[in-house]
Amino acid sequence: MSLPNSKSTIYTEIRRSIIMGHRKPGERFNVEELADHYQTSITPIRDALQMLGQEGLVTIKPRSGYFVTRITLKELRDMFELRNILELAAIEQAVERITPEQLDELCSIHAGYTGDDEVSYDRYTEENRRFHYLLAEASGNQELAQTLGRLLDRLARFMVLRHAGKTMPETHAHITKALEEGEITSARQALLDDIKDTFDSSLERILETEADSWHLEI
Amino acid sequence: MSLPNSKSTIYTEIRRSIIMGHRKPGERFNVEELADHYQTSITPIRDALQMLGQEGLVTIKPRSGYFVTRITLKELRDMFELRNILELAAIEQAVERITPEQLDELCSIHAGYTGDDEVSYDRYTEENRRFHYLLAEASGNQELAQTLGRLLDRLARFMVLRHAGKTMPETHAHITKALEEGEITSARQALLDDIKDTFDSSLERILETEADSWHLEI
DNA sequence: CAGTTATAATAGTTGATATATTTTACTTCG
DNA sequence: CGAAGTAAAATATATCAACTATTATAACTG
Repeated sequence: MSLPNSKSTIYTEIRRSIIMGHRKPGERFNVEELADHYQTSITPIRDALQMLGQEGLVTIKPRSGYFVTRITLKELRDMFELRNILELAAIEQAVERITPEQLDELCSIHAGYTGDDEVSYDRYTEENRRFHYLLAEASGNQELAQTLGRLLDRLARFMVLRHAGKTMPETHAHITKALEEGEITSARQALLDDIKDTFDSSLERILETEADSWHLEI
Repeated sequence: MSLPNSKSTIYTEIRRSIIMGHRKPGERFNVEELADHYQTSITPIRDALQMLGQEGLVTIKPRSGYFVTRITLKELRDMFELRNILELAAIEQAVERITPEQLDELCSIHAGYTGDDEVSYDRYTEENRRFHYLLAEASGNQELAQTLGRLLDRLARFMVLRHAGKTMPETHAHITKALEEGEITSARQALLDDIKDTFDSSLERILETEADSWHLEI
């Protein structure tokens, strides 16, 4: 490649691979291998990993290595609790400030949703992130939206929404409708339910298949 | 220096210089000068500035330069609004979960506070950050605390608390007392007032002395 | 005076070297 | 014979200084 800003390309791709769950927690990054793969030197790789480290997706052990960040159950709970706080605050302001264009956008996100087949998981994960991020943007507070966005990215790889995937478009439609009609109580409740479903779904899957790679001490 | 991890030393120092307001918004970083000052090559300097870029304290214009991030009035408002959201959520949980040790720590922060003389501003800024960060930690949610911590760091350089400085220790004592006695309504209100004071104080000072270096378009 | 080109300044990239950590093998003691 | 501690080799990251590409500035021309 050797393109200008190859760093940002690499950053985006590695980031995506973590978020999408294509790399397991604790997994080590082979810097040389990555440099080889991207046909570049180690500097852009280091830059990208440093950025991801700052973001919390990569854990850096100085002079030792770069690893996909592990999290504990406590951290997972805290992150979902923070999601509740941020999203509830967002929807409360969104109900007053959301524009017709934003409502349209929320509606059209799941337009072509087909079902819960294996191949659509990645797309589904992205659509879910997009919905909740747009919701936060509709609050009019860009700081709030970006903070939530970063949180969602750190959570994404743990959200394996096999079961929730079936009902999600309806749930989102419900939230959108309540928002459109200004029914804040209904919107709040639907949002809380949606987040709770995601948490349960994540936890279930994790305990079932990945317990060994997890720190469950708490 | 040439010490191992010189990067993190440099990162910490540059970060502090921005947070403390010793560098003005828009100011350019001279990478070569910094490398000379720290008796190192440009690599650790670049690493540190990249990290600060990711954090939002430094703005990177590729192939052009590194600058102290400017913010708009809208961004400042959004950040303070987000502060309200995070800190209210924190105090609501802290009132139920705070430990006696944490209460003691909150009390002792301003122990040796002497007045509003010039030299104590830096110390005051740090004590204020410390108080609000500990408040968030008392919620028991570490994610919440860290998110607030990052926000406070981005805000710190705009908080010139000349006037608020006089009344701040009392305000904080008031919040701590309400928290101790479980009076959530009183605690909430005192906290909101404290944040509002800080916002007003910041805005006043900014409009008075630094309007030209600010983007006021909104 | 505007648009264009040339020059200077600056960050990004590279590959080699230095340095810290981790692993492994060996030695010694229980 | 096994376990523990130590030393040395291997592995990977951090740092360095030179090189390259881009951007900004200044001079020049129509």
